[in-house]
Amino acid sequence: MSTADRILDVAEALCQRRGLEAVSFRDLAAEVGVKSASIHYHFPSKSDLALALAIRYRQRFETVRSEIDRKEQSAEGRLKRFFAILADLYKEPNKVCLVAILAAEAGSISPELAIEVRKFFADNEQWLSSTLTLGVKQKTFTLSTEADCTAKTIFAAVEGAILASRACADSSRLRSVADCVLASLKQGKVAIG
Amino acid sequence: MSTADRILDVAEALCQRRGLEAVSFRDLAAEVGVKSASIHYHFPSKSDLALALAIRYRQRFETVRSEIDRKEQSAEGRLKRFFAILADLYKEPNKVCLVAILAAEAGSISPELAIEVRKFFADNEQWLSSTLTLGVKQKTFTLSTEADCTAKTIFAAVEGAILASRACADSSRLRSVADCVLASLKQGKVAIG
DNA sequence: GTCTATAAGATGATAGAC
DNA sequence: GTCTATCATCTTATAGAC
Repeated sequence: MSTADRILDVAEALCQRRGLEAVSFRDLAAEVGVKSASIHYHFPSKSDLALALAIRYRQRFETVRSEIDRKEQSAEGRLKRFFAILADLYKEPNKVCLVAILAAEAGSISPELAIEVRKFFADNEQWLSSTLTLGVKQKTFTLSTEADCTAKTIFAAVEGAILASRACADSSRLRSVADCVLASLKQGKVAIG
Repeated sequence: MSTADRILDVAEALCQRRGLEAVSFRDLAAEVGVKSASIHYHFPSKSDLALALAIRYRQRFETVRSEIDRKEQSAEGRLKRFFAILADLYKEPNKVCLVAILAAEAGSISPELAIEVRKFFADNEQWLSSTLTLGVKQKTFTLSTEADCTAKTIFAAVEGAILASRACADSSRLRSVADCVLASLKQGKVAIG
């Protein structure tokens, strides 16, 4: 494993725990086991580091969504799996979605980073929208508003729940959202089995 | 208007725009029109300032909710008004809910501040839960999960939407959430008029 | 690639005059 | 209450040896 990767791993963990602004090159270097000059060798400025962090995070979610689509054909199964993966990722209420952190600090980040954050939201919402539409086609979901609108709402609820989960030290929140959303999408349906 | 109040006003605006960590006593003092030593006179440490900010913000929301309950008797009307006030408060996609910011930086805030953040979530969620229950009683809402669970989901969606609103420079997100939530709560209902 | 050393500036905070 | 002056510390970042 390369030093650059180890730096990104530690930086991601620190950022998710404390926020980007609270991560210093000194702390980061100490935890990686190198000197801060070495961090600068791999990531010249803090903006470079933050951007690399955001890109990697977004791509990881892209992979997760692709895997879900490959393994699961039903829209309901896909949504359930998405929620389950997120719940597992944030089960320890000590860290928060990296992009939620960046979005909160969006007033003081670089333009390139802001684009990356925006893309993260757009990608996830588009996938959710497609999945909802598929669910309607498969006659398992009933939407109360158009798919795009519902998708935005669901993803907002997910991000908000991850944030609240740590703030309230209550790891059940993501499951609450998952339960509520799924029940709402299936409202009016009668169980077959 | 006292200096302390002016400091809080400016600090709140700066914090909502840039994040708490990115607000310095120097910038704050400059914008208020005093020297940083004066800020320290009113708020000895940065923790004191942050705590005062959070308490004031929470109390303001308390007042808003009380006003809504006083003016409006129907649960649906109350919920609509709540969403409308929030949408108006965050219509300029330049600022974010103060508590969302604090929640994102929760890994590096004082214990007292963390309690305040937690209380903000709890208060709003409890009010939402009561309002949902009232709506069921008034036969205007149908819940797909129990009131507490739905309330947590709705508030998570609200906080997430405010965050996404700025990150995506898309002020329609809070309205999306409001539309989707209200439609979902009234699903299966037939309009009377 | 990693280190030592250091620059140049910002930060929270305090002492003491007015 | 507000100021000037100052402190110790931390910050990002760079130059140059190994």
